[in-house]
Amino acid sequence: MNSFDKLPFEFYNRKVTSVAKSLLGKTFVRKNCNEILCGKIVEVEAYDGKSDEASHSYNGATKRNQVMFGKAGHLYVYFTYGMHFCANVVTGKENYGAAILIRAIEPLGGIDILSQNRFGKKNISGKELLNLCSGPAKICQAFQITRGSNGANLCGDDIFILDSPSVSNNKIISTARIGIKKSIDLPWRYYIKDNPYVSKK
DNA sequence: CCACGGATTGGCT
DNA sequence: GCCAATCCGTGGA
Repeated sequence: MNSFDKLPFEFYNRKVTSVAKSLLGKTFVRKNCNEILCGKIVEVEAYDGKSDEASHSYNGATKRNQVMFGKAGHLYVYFTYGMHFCANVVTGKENYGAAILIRAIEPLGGIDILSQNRFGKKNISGKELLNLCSGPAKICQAFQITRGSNGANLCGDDIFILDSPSVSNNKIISTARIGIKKSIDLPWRYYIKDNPYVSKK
């Protein structure tokens, strides 16, 4: 696999924590209305189908979470807190129910449009740039990912992830996940050390 | 800097 | 009816 090729199905069809760590540094891309929006994935969280009470899939498939039980390499988008969307990458075997929440992205391309979507203006300050995609719902707002993207195939042409140089293990920080109340002991949040675009130290 | 609470829909018990 | 894999503004130290 060459750098900057689209990540194939086999990349996603592995254990969720392995995929989560190897997603760091990869390039998330959205093609939309002839515009290309992209950025580097700098923070993720793994949610496992088994023995992870915090996972949406823990209690089995429902109408809402069915994409998590589908094939790996698809996007699971959910709506929460009455106003936010969050995007996840489905991993592992079909019917298993694992996914990775994309928590932070370092903006690289289409920054004017990302800014317009998030802040309603093109010219933003350095502080606003750091705040552009530093959170799962911020990413969805900037990249305009809503329920219409739920179930999107990441091996397709709309939303996909490009292979990019891997992040070495000594640059990957592992911590407890954020904003959950169950299984808070699992250290399945991963982010790139010293990257200023992560949501929280 | 930190802590807290409000916004606001929909999924599931 | 309860409360959520969040974000933002406010108010105090």
